[in-house]
Amino acid sequence: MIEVTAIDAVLRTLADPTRRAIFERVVNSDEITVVELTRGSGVTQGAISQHLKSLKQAGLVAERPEGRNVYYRAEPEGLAPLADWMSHYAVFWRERFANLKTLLKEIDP
Amino acid sequence: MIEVTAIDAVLRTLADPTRRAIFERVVNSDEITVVELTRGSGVTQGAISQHLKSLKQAGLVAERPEGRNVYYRAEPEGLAPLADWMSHYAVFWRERFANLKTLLKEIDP
DNA sequence: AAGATACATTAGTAAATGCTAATTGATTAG
DNA sequence: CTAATCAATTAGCATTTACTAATGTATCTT
Repeated sequence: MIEVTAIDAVLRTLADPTRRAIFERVVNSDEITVVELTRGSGVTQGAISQHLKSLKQAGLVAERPEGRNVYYRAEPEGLAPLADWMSHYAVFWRERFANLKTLLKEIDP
Repeated sequence: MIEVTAIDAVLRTLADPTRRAIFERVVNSDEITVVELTRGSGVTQGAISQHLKSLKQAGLVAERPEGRNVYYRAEPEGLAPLADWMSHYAVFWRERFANLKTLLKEIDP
């Protein structure tokens, strides 16, 4: 049995461009179904479902079945491992300090 | 010819655990050679060189040849695409606001 | 000069990955 | 009830990936 850490799962999941695009569409929607995600994605419905499974396992999305539709939404905590990992490189953020400051002001003025 | 964006290169490069471990060792060193990185890595020297090539192409490390040694160091700007990408998900950071605040205080007290 | 050391590169391979096409299970519509 | 729709799953595939072993190319040592 191979141990897979959270940061590992998140990075591996976001590394694929198609899957990342799906995640971004989910983020930009309040909720979105598989058919909607399939439309204009360039891949088949089956592929979309496979990617959603990966995203779900990585904790990046959650689902809400309703009738024959399944609504997907982004899961905020999913990005936490990535945020934590990046925080170890605080020194790298120094140069982007202004951006961060602006960001924080937007969040909590 | 396939267009590969910066965020794509960074995520793909960091997704592999072995390569990420190498990057972390480079970050935690001021400068480090290939033999040192090979030692205790569990893979051959050739594999290390291959991973370093990927990291270099992603802009995550830089090299300084000196004699027959090549010293590698972390490249701060390399993580910028990832930071920028994450900043689009500002709302996700809300819950981690305290951590961020602490981080910023450390950077600029 | 000859051997040793550091690193990069190459060819070959086993495994993982992302995809399609087809099938299945479930719910809704006519 | 039957047909259609939504989504998940499966098998098969072509491609990519990470690795080793071997070789190549400098540079240093003696």
